[in-house]
Amino acid sequence: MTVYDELVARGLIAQVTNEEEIKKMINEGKATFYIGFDPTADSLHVGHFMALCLMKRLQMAGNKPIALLGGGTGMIGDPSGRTDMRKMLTKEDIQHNIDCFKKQMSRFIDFSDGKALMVNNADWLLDLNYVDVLREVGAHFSVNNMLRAECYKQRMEKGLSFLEFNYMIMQAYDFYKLYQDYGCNMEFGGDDQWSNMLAGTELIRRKLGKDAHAMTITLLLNSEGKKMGKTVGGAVWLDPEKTSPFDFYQYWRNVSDADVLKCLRMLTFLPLDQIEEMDKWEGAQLNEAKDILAYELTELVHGKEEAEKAREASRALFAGGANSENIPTSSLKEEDFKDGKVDILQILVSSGLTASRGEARRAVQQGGVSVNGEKVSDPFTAYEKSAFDEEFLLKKGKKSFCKITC
RNA sequence: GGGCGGUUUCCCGAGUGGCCAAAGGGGACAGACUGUAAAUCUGCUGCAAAUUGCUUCGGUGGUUCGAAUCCACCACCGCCCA
Repeated sequence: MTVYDELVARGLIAQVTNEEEIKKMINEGKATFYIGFDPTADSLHVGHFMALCLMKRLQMAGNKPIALLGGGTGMIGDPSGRTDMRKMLTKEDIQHNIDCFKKQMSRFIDFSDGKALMVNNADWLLDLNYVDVLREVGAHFSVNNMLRAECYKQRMEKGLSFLEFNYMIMQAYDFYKLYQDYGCNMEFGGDDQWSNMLAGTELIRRKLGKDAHAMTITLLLNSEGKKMGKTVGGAVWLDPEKTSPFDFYQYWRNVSDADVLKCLRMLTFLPLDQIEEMDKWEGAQLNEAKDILAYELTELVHGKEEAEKAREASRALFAGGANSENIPTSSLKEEDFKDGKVDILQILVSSGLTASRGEARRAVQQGGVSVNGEKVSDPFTAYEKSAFDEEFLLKKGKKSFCKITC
């Protein structure tokens, strides 16, 4: 099976400019392609992970990836598909985020010996002269067309600043620049980037009379149409400090039935025929597929050892396994104790299982809290320090666990 | 630059002087049912030393016994006119 066919079979391809051309190029390993990553946070997330996986697949097929860090575009902020303006980042934040991105990326992509490149568009965008850009680039854009672009649609109601309006032009300029300097003939990105990417191919055609291509990756949506990789608290991060391997594993272990197969296809490197086998599974057996999904992804992102630990911990908690050593742990501080005792509400707050004592009280009153398997129903329950010499496994609700030590 | 309208709790949105920690919906959380799924039903949803106190309705001042509600100024946003 060719790379392109595999990408199609996995459902990874959303839109392409010219299917025949692109198919040929990437199957023959002749593409030099780039994907842009704006440094909007200090860690990559699942969306980036998909892009990195795509880079890896294409790199394995002999194509040359360029990872573009948006040190310049990050100064503007992409309005695509957003209802509000992004928070403006300081230059320091952007630099910090870029450093974090670099570190994480090099774990997925082999940048040695020029097999892949990493560049930063700050290197060319920040020195541009306004009037020159207007004459050389601006002249090729029609505001009428830009305003019709899908990516601005939501913003036409709530307002779009001129700053953000220029994002598309900056991204188009990136492609143009990479085409000239590195022979980059293709751009990949999330499907929400389509308008911006087309702007790039247009610019190259108009300025140079050459064809360049663009292809978007399907956005990973769940069966309810929401972006996957998001939790209430924000994104599911790849940085273990921000999303622990256990939480990462649990996120994927908990996807709904309707989404498991899609995730397996789009996110893992498991052979397609193995995934098709799992597609026949039904009902409770799908739990097995979820376990495989969670394990595979945790291994890809955090390594085999962490994946094993996360799986161990999950089995200990949910399937009554014996080995409880890898369960998330939190230790109490001296100030949590009053008169040598600590009450159940304080433990819940201190361990981060609840946000406030009020929330903790509610959880207890509603029968959602237990210690070592025994339900705690009195919110005034308090414990001596010695209670933590033995194992103290706190559970809130069905899925939140924490081992408490002193 | 001028005119009009707006900014409410996680989100949407009601509230136009006391009965407002603030309707309703969504989401989140907890319970039942289950397969660590979905759907459904129930409870719950500012903080705390909790029949009370404290903080909150864009910001700052003011009027008032009392302000999310009235006034002044400021900030931000939308629409229309230039």
